[in-house]
Amino acid sequence: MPKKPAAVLTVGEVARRSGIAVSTVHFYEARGLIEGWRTEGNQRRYHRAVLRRIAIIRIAQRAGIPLARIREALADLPHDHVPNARDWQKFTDEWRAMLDDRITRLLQLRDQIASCIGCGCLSLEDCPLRNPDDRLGEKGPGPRRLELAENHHEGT
Amino acid sequence: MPKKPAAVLTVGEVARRSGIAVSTVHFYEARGLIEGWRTEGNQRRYHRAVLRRIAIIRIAQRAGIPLARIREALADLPHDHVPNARDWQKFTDEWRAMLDDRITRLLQLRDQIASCIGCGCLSLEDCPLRNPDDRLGEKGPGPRRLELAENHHEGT
DNA sequence: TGATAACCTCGTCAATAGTTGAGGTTCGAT
DNA sequence: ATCGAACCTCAACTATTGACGAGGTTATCA
Repeated sequence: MPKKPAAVLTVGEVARRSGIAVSTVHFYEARGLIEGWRTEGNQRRYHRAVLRRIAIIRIAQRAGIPLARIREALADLPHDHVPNARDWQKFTDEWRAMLDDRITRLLQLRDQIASCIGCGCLSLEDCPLRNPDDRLGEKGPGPRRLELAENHHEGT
Repeated sequence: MPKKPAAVLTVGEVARRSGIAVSTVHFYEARGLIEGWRTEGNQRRYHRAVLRRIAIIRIAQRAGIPLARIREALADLPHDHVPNARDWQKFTDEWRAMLDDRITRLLQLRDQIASCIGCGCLSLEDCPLRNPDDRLGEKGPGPRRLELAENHHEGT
């Protein structure tokens, strides 16, 4: 193969090698998920480490994590070089915690539904699944308290 | 209590009792998630069974399931009366399958990440997490194959 | 030195899940 | 009968996550 894998990538190369569209590369950069520099002629250039970042981003998205939060998590990973073991460790720790959290909540949901089948919860009057919202509802109009329980991220 | 729980509800009552905004009730109706009838004067009326539907909708959303799919699942539940045991059973079976599916995929993801920490996958050349996308990317541009693996719902 | 492939910005569009507001109608209580 | 609360429709706007095209510039190959 004449083409040696370049350490510096153009947008097009990033797109091709990461499997995302060029527009998406732009988009991710605009959102601060990835970062590179520009040539004299204003064209984007990226360190190959960006490929890993993008891989991580896609993984995270598969888990349903919004870009904004992915960005926060990625803040620990360097843009300009392939992460070393420590970078990576720190990152994955947080990451796994996020996933665990999601999984836990999903499991709860599933098990609660299961118990609802068994408990004849058709009356729905004291169903553990329904109540969190209903209590709120009964209490009056008030501001919409969306159950975004997942937004409980304070700094580390 | 002077107010007996009405069997027929106005939008406002639905909103108050279910904890969602009136505009959201409208929205759900427009999307076919709930259903009612109109008075002479064109105002919405709902059977109280709608409260259960809405409760279910919110539960499903907590699990990250898009409204379109919730609607499909809810198609098995009657709009006009509180579901009986059979309705409910049928529904929850499908439901649980969906949740299980999501949980499974999330677990896979988590475990793969864990294994990546251990396996020194920093080289990232054969990381099981990265490859699905990368293989695609390497093969050429082609149409964007978004990994919405969750869209694999054919009819029952 | 061109040609043309790849790149640039910026604006628009799509789908999801709603919220808000304008302008007008109906309901229910007095 | 009248008043105000609740309701109606419709359009526009929010945010997220991008895709896509127009019009113009840069890089690279021969």
